[in-house]
Amino acid sequence: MSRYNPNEIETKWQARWEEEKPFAAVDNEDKPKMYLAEMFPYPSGAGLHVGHVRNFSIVDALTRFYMQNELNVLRPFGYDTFGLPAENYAIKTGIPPQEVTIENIDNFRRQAKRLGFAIDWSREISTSDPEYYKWTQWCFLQLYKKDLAYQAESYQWWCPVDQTVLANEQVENGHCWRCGSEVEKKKMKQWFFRITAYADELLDEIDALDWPEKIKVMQKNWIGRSEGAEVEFGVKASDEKIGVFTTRPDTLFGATFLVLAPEHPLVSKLVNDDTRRKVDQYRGEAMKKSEIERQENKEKTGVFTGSYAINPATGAEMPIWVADYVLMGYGSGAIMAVPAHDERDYEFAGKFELPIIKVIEKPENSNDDEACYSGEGKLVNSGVFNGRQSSEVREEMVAWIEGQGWGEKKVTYRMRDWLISRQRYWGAPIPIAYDKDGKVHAIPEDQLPVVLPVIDDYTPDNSGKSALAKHPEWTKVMVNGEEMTRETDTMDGYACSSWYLWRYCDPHNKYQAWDPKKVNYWAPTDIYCGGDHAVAHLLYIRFWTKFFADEGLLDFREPVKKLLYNGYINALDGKKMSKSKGNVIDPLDIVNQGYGADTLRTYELFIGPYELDAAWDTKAIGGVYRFLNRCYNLAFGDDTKCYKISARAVEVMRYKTIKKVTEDLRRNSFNTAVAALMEYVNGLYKDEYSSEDLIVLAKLMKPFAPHLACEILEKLEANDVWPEWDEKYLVEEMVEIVVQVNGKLRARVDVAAEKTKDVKELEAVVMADEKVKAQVGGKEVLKVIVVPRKRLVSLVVK
RNA sequence: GGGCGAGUGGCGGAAUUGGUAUACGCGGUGGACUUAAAAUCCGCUUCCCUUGCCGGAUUAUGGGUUCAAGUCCCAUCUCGCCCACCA
Repeated sequence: MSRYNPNEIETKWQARWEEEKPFAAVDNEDKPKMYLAEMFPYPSGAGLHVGHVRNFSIVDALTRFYMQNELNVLRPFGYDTFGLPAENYAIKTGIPPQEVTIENIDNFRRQAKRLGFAIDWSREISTSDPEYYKWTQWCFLQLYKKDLAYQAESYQWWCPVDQTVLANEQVENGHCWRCGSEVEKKKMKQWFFRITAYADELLDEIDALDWPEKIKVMQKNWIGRSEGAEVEFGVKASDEKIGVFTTRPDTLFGATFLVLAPEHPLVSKLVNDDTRRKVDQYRGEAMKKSEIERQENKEKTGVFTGSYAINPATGAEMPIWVADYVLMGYGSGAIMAVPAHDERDYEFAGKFELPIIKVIEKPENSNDDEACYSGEGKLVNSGVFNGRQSSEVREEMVAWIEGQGWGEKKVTYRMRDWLISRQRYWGAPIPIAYDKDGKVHAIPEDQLPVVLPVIDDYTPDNSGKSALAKHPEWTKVMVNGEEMTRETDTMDGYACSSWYLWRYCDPHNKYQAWDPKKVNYWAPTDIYCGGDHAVAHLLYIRFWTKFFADEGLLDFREPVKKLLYNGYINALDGKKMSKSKGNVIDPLDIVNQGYGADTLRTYELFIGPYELDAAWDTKAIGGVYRFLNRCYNLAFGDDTKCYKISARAVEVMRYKTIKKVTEDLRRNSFNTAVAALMEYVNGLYKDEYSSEDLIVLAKLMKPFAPHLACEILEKLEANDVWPEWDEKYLVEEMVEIVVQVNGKLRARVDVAAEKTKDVKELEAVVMADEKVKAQVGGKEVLKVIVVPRKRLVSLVVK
């Protein structure tokens, strides 16, 4: 008798798949299609980790399931290769990222193949390949042509030691988080994609998406639409006007002062000789703080400018203050303060003794704060609007404000335009050049790609430009017969991943980014699986879809039908796996220890619901190996145990298992599908099974353990077509009926199946049972509830 | 502070529409096989009382609806995630 040797079986089948290419997808075939993809990985030097394997195994199980269901399936694979690790490695070693990337890809590919994933390898792509980023640059130019890619000045945090831009989150107490040196604010001209042009559509279409609720909420929060009005306040003894955004125009009569953000450009015009010094000092301090710091300290601070505005509704004078609780980046950078109905304004008014006027009556049944009530209610002190309900009168008041010429209806968004400039070497160069007057010119499409040159030193300098700027031979370019200078910034890596799902459909097209006919056949992606990028990537890809649909190059407006957001795999102690903690599990180690790829993959699907984080358990993997070993032994062990015909109970179990595994795969419940297969195998060990049972077992386990499944199917000379079940085979001869008396389970009665169909007959059989009689004990039966479908009879006894 | 989600054995988890709570696996434990070990196979394994039966308790806590609640409703506690001075 042979022993289960996973590595022998797996290398045999992997060689065959390499040779026969059974996973190659056929474009435009007249068959229902299914397009599945995982979020493509960044190929790090460390190789695949167990998190990748979980992600890929989910997609693989579904890929094989739909292939066995005879759909036309596309499951491609690629690499998100631009990024900081390869560049930092290049700075340290001088080895070009191009070389390191190729090594890392080779390693990832080798590992993915060793795990036996059903990938169409002919469609492999890499974002740092000039053949790929040529078209990323082309996408940029399409956005540029439609004014959706534009340049703007913006303040960035700059570390003079690391010579790089820092994100707000990377500045602590005015110091660089890495080296501790004091950071500067640097005004830099940056490229942006105008994602806000699609803000409404991006928001409105979220509800209809078959995506996890958590992701949908995050995207909604991120876009952050608020509806309200922009109201202009005249400044006393001046021609200046101050525009403020408010979501509560109904509280206009209660606005008693204005507050401007420290960065607000009008502040310098509002100060006088008495207030200038104090205001300037306050502004200086506020500008030094990072936004994080400004938000951490919630104690209100501020200074009076010396000027007054006029409330147009009441004619009252409103002192104008400067305070850092008002943010320049939102709305107009100025607010009308309504201290009676806004907690922040209330706190500020209390601290600086500013007037508070109540304009909304708190309903009597409300438990909210009396002094500062931010809910809805009847208006008071509001002229003609007195007595009206605040929520109802809001739109009317906006119309009134518009009619008076004081302002207009306005919608604002929390989402900013997408800053895509990076002062880094290892990204797709922005395909732009500047003439001698500094005017912007697009690189003509026939001059793409703008190839990233291999250079000798990748270290950035303090010019705020990438290392490319130090290469005049590269930056010099002829555009339309004129000598120009190239843009030396590269694009955010998220630009490269914003269209790769379409490139997969037409990966080798030399003349187009994609052929719309091919993309419209495969896309939108039916199932997209990943465990990261809840907002950024998944929002950007939606933005580009809408844009290219408007361009007529796609005939759908949402890129992903169903999103599976899988959880992380943590170390045994529940902590994140990391090299520094030394708790990393290398998936290939598990394979090579003798467990094999089938065990690893099945284990990672059995570990728990796919959407939850899970803790790696080195011992539990042995249980999955034992399961596969039992499968092997059924097929390749003692043939005399395999009967011509299955026992009746086994046959019923076979169909039950087909139903359970099919339904579980349809609802992505991989862990329970594996459990059902384990139960089935345990059942086969205990009763008379036939080769039909083994064929069904192999077919059902193929999505999880494809190598062993193929080995078994080959021996039994069977195909892998997904088996079907018929409800009529699920009927057992005897049915156990559960009897509850006064809500407690008191008896189990075996009843012939045909007697359970009729409610009256079932009741009679159950009531005649000795044990039931004993439980009832001659007492009066008040009520009998018979639920044949649930195999249950519930008695209410006096 | 606001929003959302979760809480089930020693552990990971199952229970899909309100209908047998604890499937499946790990761990533990007893046995078979073996000179022995490993591997494999077969039991037992929520807790309490009990040799066993019978019985009782149990899905974070407290209440409620129902013939019936892990599941629905209310309150409380704990944890997780997201947002957060966004006007």
